Amino acid sequence: MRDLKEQRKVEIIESAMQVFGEYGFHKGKVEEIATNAGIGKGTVYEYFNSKKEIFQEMLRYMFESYIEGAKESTFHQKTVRDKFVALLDFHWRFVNLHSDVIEQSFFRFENISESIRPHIINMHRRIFEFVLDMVEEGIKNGEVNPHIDREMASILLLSTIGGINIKRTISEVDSIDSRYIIDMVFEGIS
Amino acid sequence: MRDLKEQRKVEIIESAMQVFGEYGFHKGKVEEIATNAGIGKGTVYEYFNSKKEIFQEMLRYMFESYIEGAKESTFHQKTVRDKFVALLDFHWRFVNLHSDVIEQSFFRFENISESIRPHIINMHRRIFEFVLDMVEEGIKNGEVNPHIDREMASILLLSTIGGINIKRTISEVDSIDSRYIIDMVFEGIS
Amino acid sequence: MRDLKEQRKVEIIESAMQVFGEYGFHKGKVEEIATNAGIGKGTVYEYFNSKKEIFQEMLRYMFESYIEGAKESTFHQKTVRDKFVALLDFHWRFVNLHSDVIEQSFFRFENISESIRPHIINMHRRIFEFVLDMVEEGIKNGEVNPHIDREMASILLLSTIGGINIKRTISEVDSIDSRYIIDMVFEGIS
Amino acid sequence: MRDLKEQRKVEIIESAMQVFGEYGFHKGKVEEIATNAGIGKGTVYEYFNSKKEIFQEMLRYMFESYIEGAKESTFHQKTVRDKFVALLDFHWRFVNLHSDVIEQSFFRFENISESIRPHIINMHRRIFEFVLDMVEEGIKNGEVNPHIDREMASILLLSTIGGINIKRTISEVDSIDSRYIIDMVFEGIS
DNA sequence: CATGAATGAGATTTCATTCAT
DNA sequence: TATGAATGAAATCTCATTCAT
Repeated sequence: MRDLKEQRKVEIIESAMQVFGEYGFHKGKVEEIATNAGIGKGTVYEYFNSKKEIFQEMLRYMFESYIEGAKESTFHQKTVRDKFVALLDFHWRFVNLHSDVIEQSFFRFENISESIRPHIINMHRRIFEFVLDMVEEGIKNGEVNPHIDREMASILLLSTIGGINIKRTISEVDSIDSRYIIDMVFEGIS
Repeated sequence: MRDLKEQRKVEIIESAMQVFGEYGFHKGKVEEIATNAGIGKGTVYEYFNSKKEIFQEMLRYMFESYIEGAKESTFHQKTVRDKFVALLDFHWRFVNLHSDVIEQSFFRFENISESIRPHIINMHRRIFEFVLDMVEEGIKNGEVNPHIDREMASILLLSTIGGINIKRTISEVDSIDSRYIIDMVFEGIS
Repeated sequence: MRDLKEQRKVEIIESAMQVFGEYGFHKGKVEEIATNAGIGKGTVYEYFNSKKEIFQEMLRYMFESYIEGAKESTFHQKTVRDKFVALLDFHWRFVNLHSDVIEQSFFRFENISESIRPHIINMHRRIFEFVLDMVEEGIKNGEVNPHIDREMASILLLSTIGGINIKRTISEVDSIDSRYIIDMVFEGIS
Repeated sequence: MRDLKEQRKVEIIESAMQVFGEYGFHKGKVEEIATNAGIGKGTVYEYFNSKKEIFQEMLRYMFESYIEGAKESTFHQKTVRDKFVALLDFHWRFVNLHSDVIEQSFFRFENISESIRPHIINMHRRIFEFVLDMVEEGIKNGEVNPHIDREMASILLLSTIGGINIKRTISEVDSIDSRYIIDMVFEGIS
């Protein structure tokens, strides 16, 4: 029973990903989310209290699967540098898979409502900490310069991840050379 | 007369920056833009044909002033590295000044309407080319490794700029050490 | 269900007949149509896509019932002359019943929208053909002069129908002598 | 001075005929009437108190020229039958010349406002009386059957005039055989 | 006299949410 | 539990009219 409810919620969230992905939060209609999930409009409200809540939970759902995927993709790599390359590759795949929703909402703070912001910030922070951990591992490893400001370095690496979006925007490409980018960050461009 | 009309348009745009900044495109009301500009609702429509058009022109206005400010801030710097530091500083100041609007719309592609996207992409491209030019200058200078992929390097630098937002999100700070960041990019973190 | 929806549409159309009848298309408000039908404003839009569509369907509805009534009223008459008298009588009754809407829109081409015109023209044509058929029957019958131009005669008879409106305008009367008019048309006024 | 004012009013009215002709009363904009007349929007209000008044005066203006033209066209004809033929011809020309405005407003009672109705009715009545006079002349002449109800006959003849519009609607023609129609009315169709 | 910038009442339409079935 | 018909607040945009210049 509990599981049935949970299962149904996931179905709605996955439908919401498509709808919000295509139209964004404001233009994505609850009715379409329902139809798209194969249920009636009213039924959606048996599982969520409002459109905003659907959106919020959808975001949480995606973040969880992002964090999970990120951890998984880096887990098997030996060096920290390899881990970052793997992270970038994963990010690239994730972004391509969910490009629409992401473009609409995942990595930004649309003022959909003040109440959603803290959640997003919190999740961003978790990703940041994940990167920070890797940097610290690199310092212990000797892969990363120990004199460097760990937070600053993490931000630089996170930026790199964001840079992928720039790449996608500026030139329509279908793959990235993650290793090249990470190498630049490690060796410097000078 | 031409000037008066132009002046009034700017007033409305500046009011729009505040309103869209606070509420975003969808929740920002035309009536409030008007009131906020000290004029009547109908008057706004004497200068712009639609809410979308106000938004579009506001974006253009901001981008122009961004590009202009970016050029100005880098102009007097001797080395390319200094230019980038200056650019980061400028970006930081700009973002702080207009943080609201930017968060709402400046650096992202809300699906406000398909028709606005190309404009934004185009402006992003202009910024990219501005950075690319600096990278090339750095290569000629000897400041940047000539064997490096110029486009990749530019993206990395642009990413860095974007990274400032991460910094702002993760920890509430009121200044950044631009030089430190740029040094990291140039020297590498390893 | 299908029937319920259909029934509700008819209710709205009948409400629209009253509202458009009283105020015409432009001044007739959707909200009033709704209130007048005992439903909410939004509900109307569950059944029709726009005010224009309500109007269009209302016209179609009236035309159909007009044509139907016209056929019915003439059906039992033996001679063509009697048929025309019956048609005039029916027309008079119909016009009195729906005088407001008719005056507003039924027999004219207000430039409500170019898209409605062809519909109206088409329906006028159907009425014309109905009259034309009767004229031809009269020719076969010997009631109508076989040397006469059938189309012209039909137009003259149709005109007569329109003439009823003149009668209503010029002098406030509550009945017409259809037979007298038709006799005039058949025998001539000289 | 008086004349100048009068002259200017006529200019505005003629501009209004074009604008209302193209768009109808509700969609015809005062600003366009002004521009079309080569003057400023505000200036229109120096000559007319409201849009409605412009429309009203435009109607009066057209009716006057209609009545005048009708009288003129029939004046030189000897027989009453010829007079009617001439009247029909004139009507056809007038309608073709001003078809747009007429279709929009001249021969109907759009409920633009209750206050305009009586004017239109009154003008219709004048036309009716003009026809009635001709019928009486015909009776004196011996051209029209003296036993006939004069009012009824007038209405029939007026109807005929209206019938021209039917002709225009049903088949796109660019001339009418007025004599044929009038002959039908005089001789009967049986 | 002439103007046109400014105004705001008012109308259409959308869509999240409710609730009777 | 599931539904979808009904709702009405709320937002955009139009345009006749005013009035300071």
